[in-house]
Amino acid sequence: MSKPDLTTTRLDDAARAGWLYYVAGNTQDEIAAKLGISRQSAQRMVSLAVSEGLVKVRLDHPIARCLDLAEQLKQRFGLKMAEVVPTDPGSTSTTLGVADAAAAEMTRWLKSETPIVLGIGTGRTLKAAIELLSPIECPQHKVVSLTGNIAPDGSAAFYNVIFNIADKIKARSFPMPLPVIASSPEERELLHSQAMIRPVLELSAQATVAFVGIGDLEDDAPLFIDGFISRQELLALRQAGAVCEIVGRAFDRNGVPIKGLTNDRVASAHIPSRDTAMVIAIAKGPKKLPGIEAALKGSLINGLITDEATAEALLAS
Amino acid sequence: MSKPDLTTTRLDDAARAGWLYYVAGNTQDEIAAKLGISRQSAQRMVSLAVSEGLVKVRLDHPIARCLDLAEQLKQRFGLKMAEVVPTDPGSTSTTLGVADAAAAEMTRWLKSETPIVLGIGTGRTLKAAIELLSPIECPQHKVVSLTGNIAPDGSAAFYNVIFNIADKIKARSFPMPLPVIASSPEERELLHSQAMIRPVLELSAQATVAFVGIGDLEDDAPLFIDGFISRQELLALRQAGAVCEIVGRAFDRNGVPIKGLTNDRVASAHIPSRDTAMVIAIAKGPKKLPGIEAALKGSLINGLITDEATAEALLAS
DNA sequence: TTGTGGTATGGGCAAATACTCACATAATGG
DNA sequence: CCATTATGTGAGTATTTGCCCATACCACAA
Repeated sequence: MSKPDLTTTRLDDAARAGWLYYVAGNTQDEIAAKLGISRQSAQRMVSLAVSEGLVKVRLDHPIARCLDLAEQLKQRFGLKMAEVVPTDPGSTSTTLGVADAAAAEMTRWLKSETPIVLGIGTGRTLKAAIELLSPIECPQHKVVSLTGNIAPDGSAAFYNVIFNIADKIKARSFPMPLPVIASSPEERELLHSQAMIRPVLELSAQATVAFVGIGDLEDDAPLFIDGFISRQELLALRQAGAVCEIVGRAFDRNGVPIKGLTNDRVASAHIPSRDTAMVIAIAKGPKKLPGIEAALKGSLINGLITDEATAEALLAS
Repeated sequence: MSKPDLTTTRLDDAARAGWLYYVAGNTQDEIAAKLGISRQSAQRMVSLAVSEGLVKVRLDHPIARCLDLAEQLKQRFGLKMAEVVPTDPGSTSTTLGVADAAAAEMTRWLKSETPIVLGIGTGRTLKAAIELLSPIECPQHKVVSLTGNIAPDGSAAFYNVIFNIADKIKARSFPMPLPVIASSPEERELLHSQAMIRPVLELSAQATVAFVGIGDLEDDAPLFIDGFISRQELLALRQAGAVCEIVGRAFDRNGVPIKGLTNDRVASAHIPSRDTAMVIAIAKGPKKLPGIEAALKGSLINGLITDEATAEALLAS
């Protein structure tokens, strides 16, 4: 050994220390003794091995992949929160897994001691999530609906879940006794100016956290199936470039609201500001993919709960 | 939601905790907060993930000294493959390190698209290696046992690992439903001529690669400890110059098979030909030194996975 | 209903580890 | 030659972790 390359030998020592630590399971004291250096130096060697990337940790479990994807989603789309659940390849359910995850996430928020305002959108996924929610007493919180709860035939909109959740969590609830889509822009203004409604709208704007679904606008769009819009209106929206709707409001592929059409009559509250609130979308599946992409592009949301396959598709594009 | 498999969800949680700890670099406190459990539980989850083998650490650094030794081993003994792992001076484990390396080497072979026949010997080291093997789907390969899997008392031989590995890699497995050592040469012939056994023996001769352990013949020889041979037989073998055994067959210090004695009754397949197969021995430690030397001298193997100290000793002689 | 055995939980504490700082030494540059 | 700066070292300290133990919990049997 004439002139040993210092970097090499240093890394060699680091690798050796790392090996003794991680593979052989020695403590740093033991390593220090074996290599004839001080414990502090041993510690430095080990942490050098880590910081130089010599030590690779891999988890042999499907969950690890989900967590990886969640991290990537957060990075890529600037989300504050992301959760990816495993995809069950055999299932076509649009709620399996994500509903549980959403319920868990809600519970985390609800456990807070300090009062929060919880905004709630609508949809099948959200309904499934609420059903999975464990009852929890939280009278300190308020839960406010972001959408009207009156179906076109005057009945209660089935997928409006404000009452279900309020019941489960024993919190004060603020429903919106409105149709989801008014018959005209003027009617919407009239309704919104009502004394009963205004405070609800104001409250919704102050939401701490909101959970929303993302609806597709294909031929069996929930908005159409549930009778809130006509086939003509659906087609018109698509014509105008709409790919999804959130709380009834339609957006194009860049997450920009469609101008005119039904959007002029949507009686829902606006999605709370992403600056002041966590807006968490719950959506998975190929059908919702364009919608999720739009929501991400337009920064309509800053949280997402989805599944593995969908996360992969989002990251692939 | 029927009744979810508890073990699965527990491992899921463990994997999640392990991921947060090792990949995301959270402290146990942070994990506890995120998962909504106590720190102690988080700690338990993490250590469960470790003990269940979910967490794999790999050191991505060729320690110069080990590489050097490996190269020398290859040169000196005409090996096609050699791997040297660092030695932990304080540890007496005979598997530490080499088992990891063996698992990695197996994985390299198993990743092959073209079907291979993988021969598997027996022993503690091999068992440890298989346990560290990450599950990998390779239905294209076949894995064949080189030794019988029936212990003298009729139970399954504990260190016969054919089932373990077949399970991990989802490949077709060919066990040998035989005692390791027959009661007489005649019985061996009889067994070997059975319709069930012959194809397995033939397959083992076609192995692409075989992993074998090397057993010493000291007073606590594995062959004796596990009850395959009596003390008298052990002593007789030593008397005849035997220094080691591979798949149950005893060899002298030059790697020449012992004539007669238990060797006449060993029901194992022969070690595959070094001309057509890679035969990789996994062995380290002073006790195995004469055995490894014998295997090298007799060209019984053309691959070796060992540790630094053993490699040095081999090269010193 | 009560008891009982096995299992999970959380508190507390000692050990192990990470971090900070002051200092020594060596290389660099004027 | 000295000053300056980078680099490594050891000591002290705060944080983190591993483990034991008492307790709570649960299922099941009497």
